[in-house]
Order: sequence, then C-alpha cells, then structure tokens
Amino acid sequence: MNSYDHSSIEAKWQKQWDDAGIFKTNQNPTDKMYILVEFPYPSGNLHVGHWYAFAVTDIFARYMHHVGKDVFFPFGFDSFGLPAENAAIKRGLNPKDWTYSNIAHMQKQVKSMGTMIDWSTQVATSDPEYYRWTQWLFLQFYKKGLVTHEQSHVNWCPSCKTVLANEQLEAGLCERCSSVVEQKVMMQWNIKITQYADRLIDDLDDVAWPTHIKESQKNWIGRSHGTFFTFDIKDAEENIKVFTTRPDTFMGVTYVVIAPEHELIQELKSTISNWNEVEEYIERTNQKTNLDRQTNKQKTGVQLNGIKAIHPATKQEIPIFISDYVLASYGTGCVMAVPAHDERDFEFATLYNLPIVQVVEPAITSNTPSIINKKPYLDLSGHLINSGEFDSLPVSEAQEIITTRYGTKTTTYKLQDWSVSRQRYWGCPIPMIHCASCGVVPVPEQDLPVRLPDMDKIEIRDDGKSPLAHNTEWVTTTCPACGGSAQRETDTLDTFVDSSWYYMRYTDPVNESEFASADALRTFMPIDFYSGGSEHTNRHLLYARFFFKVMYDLGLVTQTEPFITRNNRGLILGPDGEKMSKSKGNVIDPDSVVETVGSDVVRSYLAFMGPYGEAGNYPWDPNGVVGIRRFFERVFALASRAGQNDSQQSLVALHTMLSKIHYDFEQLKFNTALSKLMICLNELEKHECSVKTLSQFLIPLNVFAPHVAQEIWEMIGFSGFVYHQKFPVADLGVLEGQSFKIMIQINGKTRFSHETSNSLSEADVLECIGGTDEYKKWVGDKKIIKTIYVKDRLLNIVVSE
RNA sequence: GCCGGGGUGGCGGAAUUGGUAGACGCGCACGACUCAAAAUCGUGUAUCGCAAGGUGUGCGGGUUCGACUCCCGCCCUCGGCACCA
Repeated sequence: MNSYDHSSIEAKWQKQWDDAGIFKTNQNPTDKMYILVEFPYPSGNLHVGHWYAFAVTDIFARYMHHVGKDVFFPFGFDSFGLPAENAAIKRGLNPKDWTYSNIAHMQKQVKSMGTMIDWSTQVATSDPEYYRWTQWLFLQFYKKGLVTHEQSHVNWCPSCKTVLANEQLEAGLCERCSSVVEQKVMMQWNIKITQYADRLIDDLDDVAWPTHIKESQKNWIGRSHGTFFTFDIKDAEENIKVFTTRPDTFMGVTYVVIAPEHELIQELKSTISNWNEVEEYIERTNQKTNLDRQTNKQKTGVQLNGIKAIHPATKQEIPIFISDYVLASYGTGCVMAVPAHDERDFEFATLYNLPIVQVVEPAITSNTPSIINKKPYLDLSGHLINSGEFDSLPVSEAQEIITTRYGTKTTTYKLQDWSVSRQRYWGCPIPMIHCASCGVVPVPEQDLPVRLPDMDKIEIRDDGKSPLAHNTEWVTTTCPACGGSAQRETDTLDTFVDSSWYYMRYTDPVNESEFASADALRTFMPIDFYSGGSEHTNRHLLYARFFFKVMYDLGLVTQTEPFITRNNRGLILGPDGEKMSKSKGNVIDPDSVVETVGSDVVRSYLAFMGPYGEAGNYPWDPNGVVGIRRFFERVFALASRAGQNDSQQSLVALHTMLSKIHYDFEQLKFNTALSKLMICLNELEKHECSVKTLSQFLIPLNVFAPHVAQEIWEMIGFSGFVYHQKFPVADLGVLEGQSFKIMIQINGKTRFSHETSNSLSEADVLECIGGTDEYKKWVGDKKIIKTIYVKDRLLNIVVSE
C-alpha cells in the first residue's frame, strides 16, 4: 500500500536534491528572476511567520522556475543585534557563539521547508567578510559628505541603553522593550538621508508597488511646500525665521512661537528679562519625554519679556513665546501664529488672551456655515480681508504675491537624518578613529575590516557608552594620518545599515575584492519580487532605497531602484484569531506540525489560507491543515490506481486546470491556484485517469508539495526530478466542443439556461429556447421590449409587465 | 484629525474586473462501511417558504437590461502617521 509517510519522503528527497545540487543558481541566466524575502534575525527558533515568508515565497519561486524563469532565490541572516548581546548579559553566553549556533539550528529548520533556496549564496551580516563591506560602504558615504559626527538630539532607550532612530519608536515608546524613550543630546553619527527626500518620493513613480506602501513612505517623508518668512527682533541682531504652508494668512500673524530647545533662545539670553522663568520652562520641556509631549497636548508656554518681533509688513511689534507645541526638529523650529486660522494657535491665543485677527473670508458654498462655526478655519477657496493692500485677493493668488514680497518659497520634510550610532557591542564597528591632533580620521580601506573583538564579559554601564569603550586594548590604536596615539570609535552601526545592502551581496557572496562584482550585479539586480513585513515599509524599505540611490550616485550600481515589486505579507494569527504570543498560549510551533502532517502540508496550508498579495491576517485553523493532508492522501490513492487510459472528462479537467492556473499565480493568489488543483483532482478521481495525465498534474503540484509530487512521480514509474520538468502547456484542442450554458435572463434576472456545445448567435438562441416550457412560462405573450445578448454567455430578454 | 486598506454563509475565503454570488477547503447534518467508534467514501448544506416563488454581498440612495463590482451620502473595522505650522 502506498501510504503517505511524510517523514521518510521528506528526508529521502531533500538528500537527493542536495546531493544532485539541483537548486544551484544559473550564473548565466537568459530570463533572470530575482526573488527575495527579507532575511531573518537568528533568534534561535523558526516561527510560523518564517514559514509564511519563505515557504510560500518558495511556491512562487518554483512556479516561476517551472514556467522557464532562471530564478535566483538566496538566503541569509541579519545576525547583528541586541538579542545576542542581551543573552550574553543575562545568561553569560558569548554573543558570537549564541548567534552562530542559532544560525546553524535555523538553517536546518529552513531546510525542512523543502525550498529551492540556493544555499551557496548564504550571507550573515556579522561575518567579518560581510561587515568589511558594510564598513567600506560607510566610508564611501563619508567621503561623499553624507556622514556627519555631531551633537544631536536623540531618542534614548533607558532600558536598552542605546540610541534609537525615529523609525524605531512606536508612539514614543521603544519598539523593542516598550520603555518610555528619553531625549538626550549626544555625539552621534548621522547619515543625511534627508538630502535624498525628494528622490525617495519622486522615484516611487518608477516602481510597481501597492499604493498603500507608496503612500505610507510619502507620508513618512512628509514633504510640504511653503514659505519662509523672517521676523526681525527689535533692538537685537538676531531674527526669527519661520516656516508656513499658509503664507496667505501672513497679515493675521499676532505673535510668534519658538521651540524651547531652539538654540536661538540661548543667543537671546542677555536680552530676555524673565530668563529664570524661561530657563525653567526649557528645563521642564527637556525632561518631558516624547510620549508626554504627544499625549498631553494642553498648551503651555512662556512669553519672552523684554523683546518683541517686528511684523515684516506692518512693522508692528508682536510678542514672542516659547512653547513645546512647536517642534525644534521640524521646519525652522519657529512658527508665525495665526490664531484665526490655525487650531493650535487659536488654543494658545485664547489661553494667553492674544489678539485673533481673521484675514480670510470663506467663499460662500454649501458647507460654509460649518466652516464658520469652527472658530479657527481654513478655506482655500476664500479671499483675503483685514490684510491691507492684499484685501480681496483670492487665497492662492495671495500666497504667490505675499511670498514674493516678503518671503522665500521652500520645501520641508518630516523625515529626519538617520542616526546610526548604537552604544552596543554586537554590531558592525564604525570604521573611524579619533585623534587628538587630527580629529576624526576614517580607517584606511586596506585596514578593513575593523574587527569586532572577542570579549569575555559584555557589560552595559550607565555611562551611555558601548561595552567596546571599556576594551582599552581594542580602543587604543594609532592615527592613520599622523601616526600618533588615537582611539577607535566605540559605537557600532544600527543594524538597518547592515540590511540596507545584503541583497547585493547575495549576488556575489564570497567576493574578497569588492562588495559584489559589477558583473554579478548586472546579472541579478534589480530584485523582481521582494516579500517582507509591513513593519518595514518606512524603515528597512526606505533605508535600502536610500542606500541604493547613494550607491547609484557613487557609480557602484547602474539602476536607481532596487526593488521592482514589493509584497507586504500579512500575519498568521493564532487559532483564536489573536496575534500569536506566548502569554496567550496560542502559538503554533511549525516544527511539531511538520512532524505530524509534513512539510508539504504546512507549506500548502499557508498558501491556501488566503491571497498572498493582500497583507491579510489569517487565523491558523488546525482543521484546515487536516484538509490539505487529506488532499495529498487522495493524490496518493489516485496514483495507486492510475492506469493507461483517460476518459475524456479527465483530460478536460487537466487541461482546464492548466489553462487557468497561471492567472492565479501571477496574481499571487496561491489559494485559488491550489483550489484549481483540488477541483482537478475531484474530477480525476471520478473518471478513468492515466499515469500520463497524473504526471502532468504532478508538475503544478510540485510547486506546492515538492516531496509529495516527487515521490509519486517515482512511484508511477517516472525518473529524474520533477523540478526539471517544464510546466505543461494546456491543450486547448481538448477543451473545444465542450458543452456550456448560456443563461437566459428575463428583465435582468436569471430564470433558466440553454446548454450547447456550439457558439450561437442571438437568433439561434431564441430559436432554440422559443419552444421550451420555461420560455412560455416567463415570456409567454408578454411584449418583448428589447434583448441584450452577450455572445455565448447570456441572453437578457426585457419584457413589459 | 490626516492617509491607506477592508466589511460576502457557522468559519478561512471564491466570483479572471458590470453578466448564474457563495468556487475550494473547514465545520455541520444525514447515509454507507463497522459489534461500535475513529478513519474513509457518498449526499446535502445562504436564507424565508410545503410549494410556486421571494429575499440576500455593512446601511441609505442612484446609474444600468443587469451591480459584491461603478457613482453619491453614511456606519463599522483594521493598519500607518499624528501639536509637522
């Protein structure tokens, strides 16, 4: 009896595929397709999400392989990062040993998926052979002037004891440990991603990504067009530069507000008469966390006594305030307040009894009353009032004229520069040297990599420094410029730097003289399909695009976008419909499911849960898994009784499936692709089915269930690997002459149908159905007003009632 | 508040883009096999109705011979951003 013993089948075929090396990448592809999945962090254990990422993408990769693409499907590990270091601190483990034993274990787990991954491509970002090139790229960025080392306002996680990028915050909390993040000023290495803000937005036009991903990135970058105005300060040399998107409201400015952290305040210290009060407010602001500032939106502030700003147009003196509702990091850090037309300014003005001057009269439209009822309102279709010479100008015209007269056109972004310094050990050392006489000196390229030293004890102190700082032997070095004694930089790079270029290293993973050869890059880049998690939309995906653009400018790559298409995966939820978590006890362990029902079942079930391209979150149904298992068992059962002949129905079933299934794969609808195989099997079971027909069925099945397909392939007497088979082409001749139904509608409602095997004209259909009882019942002697005929699909007869 | 997705049986989801709503799978019910149960196989399964037939894709309108699909107005829900001037 041919039963489905998944364990032995999987072990058997995985070994044979491996021994035969059938998944080796074709280095001279004629029709290349680079399929990439975000590489995992080697946490130590594979979860269902990893399966959903790699096994289901493997289904897509295998489909592409069978239809003739030269698929490149690599794999690696994003192996620097905090968990290794935390394991070291908590449990006294060596971060390197911990990481590499996890990698070894996870590799085995991934191999159990039975994917067509080419393992010879594997990279790990913590390998010196890899991070050598991370450092090299960092130095190229530095030479291009894109790297700065400066005092910066940073997000500090007191629990992780390291700096976080804005992208690593979630509602003011550390994304990793949910600690309340503090604000600090520290010397930091920053990369000037803001210089690429425009291109990062504009080039989105060139990629075929889902709209929501593009929109999210645009939002994150937050480009807005507006005007700078400069307000002089009476009897002082300094002035206040503000940014606004509503220059038309310029004549309604009744005061200005400066962010408390703004350096201008310090410069004005001697002229401010209530300095004590001001200083106290600044102190209070500095102690506030981002979270406080975001949740407690009650307006507070302090007027700067003794100084006044001068309105550039009216020359009137207006008060100056500091308030934490103005952010230092956005625009100029100063705003002109127009309480009549801005909610926040309105609130503040009401609190401090400041004048409110309406300068825009809304246009009379149907929704005007609701605008006016709202105390401060914005109306872009109105005209100006109380604005002197600008009165009666429409808003858009006023914006132009006032900007030309008093201001400068400009563009600002929400995106901030990328802070890449991390005060932790297990990361890529920043290849910089601090010399007392020469300052910051980059490590010469021939000295790369700057190796991370092995350290017996990893200890995080409260000095805000990396554990590396306490390794004097490693820190002490000589200055490449003057030869004097110098210190190494002890911060390590944000791991998002490591992962910004790994997909290029895959193309040439063991190259010792370049990060990747131009030849390899030309052969495999760009990435045709990139699957990842939606949490990376505004982080990895943005950083990687930025990296690639800089590399383009450096002449290192020839394209401007690395990822042609992008697919954000959804989440696999627990059987209870909730996100899997240990505390909820709803975690599915893929290893144990694989053990009981087999790898092929898990792969296929994950594909069957729902469409892959829509980022839907699907609950894991243990019964659903059993359904897939039954399907494979039925294929085995069919195999044991397949003979030499086919009934016509079997051929029709096979070729119908073969003709329709491509559409599903192309739409990433692996769920409906698999359902077409099930429909086909349902038919083959009912009719006489030949070994040959079954063998053709096995090739699309191999995409989902490579072990099952291969085993049956052998069982029914075929040799070689199914992997080497081309996807069968549907024989449309078999499908010709099949009978089909033309539905008959009366007044748009389907009432009956007419079965035929020939293509019919409208008159033919009418003639065929004219004598039927159904026709007499629904049409009878009612008057036919008109008919609509969609050839061979439907005839709609409109009759009078 | 702003931006972007979604609302279809008991459940996951189909409907090739305006043409038979509910494919496929799960679950459930009944039947066969069995001493019995499981497994397996078969049949059925949106809903009201004995039936003829009616009603149904979040709600209310509209366009059309015909609407899950298009338009207008709501409601709910998920995700991202959020004092961004």
